[in-house]
Order: sequence, then structure tokens, then C-alpha cells
Amino acid sequence: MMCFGTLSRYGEKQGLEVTILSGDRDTFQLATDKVTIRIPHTKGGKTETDEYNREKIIEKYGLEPKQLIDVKGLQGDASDNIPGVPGVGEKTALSLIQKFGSIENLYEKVEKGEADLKGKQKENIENNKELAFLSKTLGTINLEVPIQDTLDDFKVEEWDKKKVLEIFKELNFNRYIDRFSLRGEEKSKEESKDLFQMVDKSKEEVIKLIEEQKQMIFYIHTIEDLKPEKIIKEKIVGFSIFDEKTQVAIYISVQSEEDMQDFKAIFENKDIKKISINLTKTYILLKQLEINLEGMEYDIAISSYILNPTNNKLEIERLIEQYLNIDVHEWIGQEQEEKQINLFDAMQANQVENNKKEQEKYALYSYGIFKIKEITLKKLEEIGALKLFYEIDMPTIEVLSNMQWNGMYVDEEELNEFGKELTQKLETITQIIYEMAGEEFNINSTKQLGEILFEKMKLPVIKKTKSGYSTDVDVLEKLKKEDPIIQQILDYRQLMKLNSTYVEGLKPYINPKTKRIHSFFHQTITATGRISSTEPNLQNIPTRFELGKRVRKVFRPEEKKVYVDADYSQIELRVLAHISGDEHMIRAFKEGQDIHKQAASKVFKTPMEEVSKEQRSDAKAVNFGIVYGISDFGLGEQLGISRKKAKQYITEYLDQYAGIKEFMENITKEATEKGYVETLFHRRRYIPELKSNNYMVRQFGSRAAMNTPIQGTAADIMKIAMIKVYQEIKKRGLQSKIVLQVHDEMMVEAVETEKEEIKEIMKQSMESAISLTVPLIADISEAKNWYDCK
DNA sequence: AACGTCACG
DNA sequence: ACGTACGTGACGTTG
Repeated sequence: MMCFGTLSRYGEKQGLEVTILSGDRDTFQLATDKVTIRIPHTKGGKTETDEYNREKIIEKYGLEPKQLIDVKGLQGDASDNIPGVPGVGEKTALSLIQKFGSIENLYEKVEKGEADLKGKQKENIENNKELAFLSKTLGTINLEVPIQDTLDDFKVEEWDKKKVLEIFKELNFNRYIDRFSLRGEEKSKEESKDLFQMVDKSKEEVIKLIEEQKQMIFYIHTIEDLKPEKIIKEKIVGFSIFDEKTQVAIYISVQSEEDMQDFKAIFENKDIKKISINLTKTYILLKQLEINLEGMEYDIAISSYILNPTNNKLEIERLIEQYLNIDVHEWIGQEQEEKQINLFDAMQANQVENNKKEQEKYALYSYGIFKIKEITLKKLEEIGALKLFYEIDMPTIEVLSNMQWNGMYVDEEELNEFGKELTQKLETITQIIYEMAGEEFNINSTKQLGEILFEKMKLPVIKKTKSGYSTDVDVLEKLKKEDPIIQQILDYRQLMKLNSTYVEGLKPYINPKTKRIHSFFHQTITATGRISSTEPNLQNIPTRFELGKRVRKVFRPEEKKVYVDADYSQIELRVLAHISGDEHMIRAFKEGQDIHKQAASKVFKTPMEEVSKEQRSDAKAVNFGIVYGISDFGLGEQLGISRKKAKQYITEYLDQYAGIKEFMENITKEATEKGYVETLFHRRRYIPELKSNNYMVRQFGSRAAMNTPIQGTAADIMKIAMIKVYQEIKKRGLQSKIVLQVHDEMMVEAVETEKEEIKEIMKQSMESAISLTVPLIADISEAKNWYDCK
């Protein structure tokens, strides 16, 4: 592509009209009567193109296109590393060439003393002859690059829409799919129906086939089953399997729980490799039938997640569309509204037909799992993530499945009591607020609240949102001194949050049979590799304020058991110390120093012994900021200090911790070049934001680039630790169970007699999960409820 | 469904 | 002049 100058001449010689599309005005030198340059420019949001041929260039510059090289030679171009003559800019260069015609002629005249230049300009030109000629050479587009191709090689051929669609899908170029009208270019059923055969086989045949191949590629077919005692409110009604050897798919219908028992031995055989999607869900569904799923080998949602964790569509249909370019609905043929005759017979026939289609769909799913496994496995290898997949994320499935299965015991009575207390307080405070406001309104409505505070009461507006006045905590805290109603609203908000999310919100999730809450722990959601928790979210149970923290009292172990809780001390800063290699931070951790105090001492130039509480707390905020990818605005906001002051803190910090400064600078650069960042274990996150035209978006990308290796590596380490703890408990045949993970915290509900052993296992597993240049420290505590875990 | 708010690490 | 700390999920209101 470096030879478009040559190509333009070649095209001209062949008698063609040549158009060069370029964003670079340097190409103007190529313009002739037959060669036109098209330059795009934006006008009111729309991109238009201007066309330049020789005539237009002469009109615009008063020069032949070729002479623009001479202009460039004098003027230079910083972005192309062309030096030019110092002190000569666009205007001067242009007028000089208009006058003298070329650099050569200019210097000829200069040497003969005929140039009529004066002062500084004369001096500059005389002293930089070599630079001028060098610049001209550098700025000249080569017209004689050897090329082998002939005109025929450049012929535009009919493009392969299917292939392009496939590539766009893989790269998530969703806008381009529409721009080039590629929707509906998927492989049709006619093309892809021969991908595999669908056959009927008896249970016995299927079992034999799976046992022979030591592998089971399957998709579980479920329907809703809302029985309150179920952990996952679904039941298995069938499953499809794919036989790799014969490329045959089979659908097995499951009428009853007993039906599934025939497959128990296969599911429980760890030597039969299970290949599927959403193995966590499968694990629980089978566990509900007293079948222990073993031999979890490959989950295509997990492999796809590792390939791109910001890909949020990891359902089977989306993956089949993305990787195999098959539209499932089109494939099974969804034209169901054919003959809607009101006859029982017809309905029955329809039913049979629909069942068949349904089964074909599930057959396609298991075929898809097989193909996607092949594709993703190859890609995992290409990006060096096999270890991450097989040794961290796959084993994590079983740990998380067990956490969900075990659940957290909840003292329902205590929860109800707390709820009553909150409701009473809410009633009181609601009346106080109505009175202070002089009217009744919905305090939960930010719109109504805004009207009361900022229109009726005329309080100063601190911040606005898209749709009106902001009334968030930061704003209210600043308004506190203006009117006593503010404190009441803050209290109301706190009570309301606690009652709606943590009392009323939790109640429906308590399983009537186990009296436990069985949250989901998702493994393929976050951009960094962290776990997330839903229905309910047990990773955001209050802890910062006393009243909210009381929610933790309702979570307690069952009789004769005790919680053993362990959390990593400063894991993210330790990871940062390791990957940045910063000597000071490393020393602090090696010597067991107080890291925030050290930072305070460095930022505020104060001896360690003299660091005040405030200084330490400010430095702590700076440390947090560093982990998040710091900005002066953010830090200033956090600390309530000016942006300028915040900037001083940051500059001082980065001067003191030179290794961290270097890391921060390098990581953005590296991420921009490669398009992604990685954790220590090669978990990747692509950051396309870094290529955005929008400054804000790019800034965000830069912060994400700094944060992801830190947060992500910490998440990887925690997963390793959990796997170790899980396997050690299993190996020793202990009865204690892991019940919770909150990013840097892990909780085991331990049998009293096992608790000392569990403490040791946890401490050991967490601290030796990986060896860094700094020690990893886990703090262990035990208690009779979550609240008392320190 | 989107937004504002607020709970956690 | 822009308008910002990183990563999540749930609730209530509003359109």
C-alpha cells in the first residue's frame, strides 16, 4: 500500500482516470489532468469529499502539483518527521516557491545573491540548505516502486457477502453489518442442513456410544419449574448429544426424574469429558436430581468469555450465530402461521411438527457446541490462554456451583425484626419530611424531591443530571448546612435502601426448604475477570455504616458450625507493586509497612512517625485513585480539594513512585498499540475506546487499561485460591463448605471440629496462590455471624 | 427500558 | 471547553 504514487502513474499510463482517496494533503503532489485526489472533510457532522486535480491545485495554490513538494521541503511537517527550514511556515514557503519555482532555483539565486531576502529569514534559508534538500527528498512520493501486478490483478470482483458477514460478526462490527446491508446473508438451511445428521437412538445405544468415546457433547433442554423449594427454577425435559465420530446428533426426551437416573453413571463418571455450555446451571439441575456432575471439560461460554470478556452475548444462539454464521430461527424455519384451521386434528399435527422442530433446534445446539469448542480451543491456544482456561476458569465452575448449591443460611426472624424497626423509623421520618417541606410528596421521586428542594425551597443547585436536578449523596452532603430537611432526607434514603433492597429484597430469595439464600455467581459477566452475583447480589451487603452492617447479623452458620472468613490484605496494591516493579512499594510490602502511611510520608514529605490521620487518609485515596487510573478531577472530587491541589498530590506521588509512573505510562501505550491489555495470567481485555475520536472515551480507555491488569490479576489470584481451598476440602473429605466470595474475601461455613484445619487451609491456599515479588497476606477470622467477621 | 441512586470491592 | 476516577447489581420512578 506504500506505492499508490506508482500505481497512480501506472493507471494513467493505461489510459485510466485515477482517483486517490486520502486524508493526507501530501498526496496533492500526485495530481495531474488524469489523477484526482479526493480528500474528506467534516461539515456539520457529515463527511464530504473535495476533489483536486491539476487544474484545481493550480487554482488553489498558483503552483503545479509537483511544486508542492518544494513547498513541503521548506515548510516541513512535524507529523511526518520532515524537518523543513526553521522559521519557514506555510505562508512563507508558498510565496517563496511561487516566486522561485523550486528549491533548487531558490538556492541557485541565493548563492548568486539574486534572491532578495533579508534579515532572519535570509539567515535561516542560507544556513539550512542541506535540510531543505533533505526535506524535499523525504517529502517526495516515490513514483517508481517496482510492482509486479497488472491491471487484471486489481479488478474488483464480486465480494463474498457471507464471508464478510462472518468476519464482521466475529469482530463485532455490528454497525457495518447494517451499513453494508448484510443482514440475512447467513447460511440458509439449505446450505447448512447437511452439517450433521439427526437420528433416533435408544437410551442404551446412546449410553454405549458415550462410554466408548469417553466424551459427551451435550445441550440440556429445560423448561420453567417454579416450585419454591428449587434452587434453580427449571427442570430438565430432554437433552441433545452430538457424536463426533459419526457427526450425528441425537435428541433424548426426558419424561420424568427417573428417566434421568439412567444417565446418572455417565454424568458422574469423571473420565467421560463433559462438553457443553453453562455447566454451572447443569451442575445444579443435576444435583437437584441427586446426580453429581463430574468431568467438566469444556464450557463454550467460558472459552468465549476468555476470548473476549466484553462480549456480553454468550447464549447458545448468539454464539452459533457469531461463530458458525447460522441464524437459528431461520435454520429451523419459523413459518408457523401456515394453516390455522380450527380443528383438533390440525392442532395435534402442529404439535407434532413443532416438537420435531424443537428437537432439531436442540440437535443444532449440541452440534454448535462441538464446532464452537473446536474454534475457541484453537483461538485460546493462539492467544496463549489455555492455562488460564483449563487451570483457572474451568475449575472455578465447580467451586461456584457449590457455592450456589450450598447457599447462605438466613435467620428469617431476625430479618423480620430488622424490617419492622426500619419500617417504624421510615414512618416517623416521612412525617417529619412532609412537615418540613410543608406538603406531602413522593420522597423516592428525584423529580418531585428536586422541585421541593430547588424550586420551592430555593436551595442552591450544585449539580444537574440529564433530566433535571441531581439529588445524590454528594449534593445533599454539600447542602446539609443550608436546611435541616437535608439530613432527614439522607436518613430516609438510607432507611429506604436498607428496607427495600436488603430486607424486603432478600426475603423472597430465602429457600423455604433450606432456609438459605442460593445466589447465582456468574463467571462470564465482568470485563476484568471478577465474579458477579445476582438474585440476590450477595457481594454488596452493607458494611460501611453501622445500621446497614446489621444486615450481616442475619447471615449465620447453622447449628454446630462457624463462619471462617478470610480476606486478602491490600491485594490490588500488592499486585500493582509486583507488575510495576516499583522498588519503594515493594519494599513497603516486604517490610510489612503501612502502605498508606508510606504514601502519605512520600506525598507530604513528612517523616513516617509524623504522618497525621488526615494525611494518611488522603494518601489512601490517592492509592485508590492510582488503582483506578487516576485523574486530578476524580481525586479532587473524592477528597473535596481543588483540582490543582489534587494534581500536586498526583505529581508528587508519581515522582516518588517512579516504577508506578512508568507502568502507568507504558500500559496505555502498549494497550493502544496492541488493542488490549492482559493480566499476569494472560486474561485479555480489548480496549477499543483507545482508538476513539472522542477525548473522553479515550481517557476512559486509558484508565481501563491501567485498572484492568490490576483488578483482573487480583481476580485471577482469588480464583486460584478458591480452587485450592475447594480441592483441599474435597481431598481431605471435610464437611465444611465455601459459601461466599466477595472479590478479596472468601467465607467458609465450617464444622466446629474442622475450623482450625479450615483456617489453615484458607491461609495457606490464599497466601501461596501465586508467588509475587511481594508477600500475599490473608487475614482470617471466625464468628457466629457475618457481622462479627472482622 | 432508561435513568438516578446507592450498596459493595 | 469539554466533563471524568475502576468493577459490579438492585431498587424505585418515569416515560
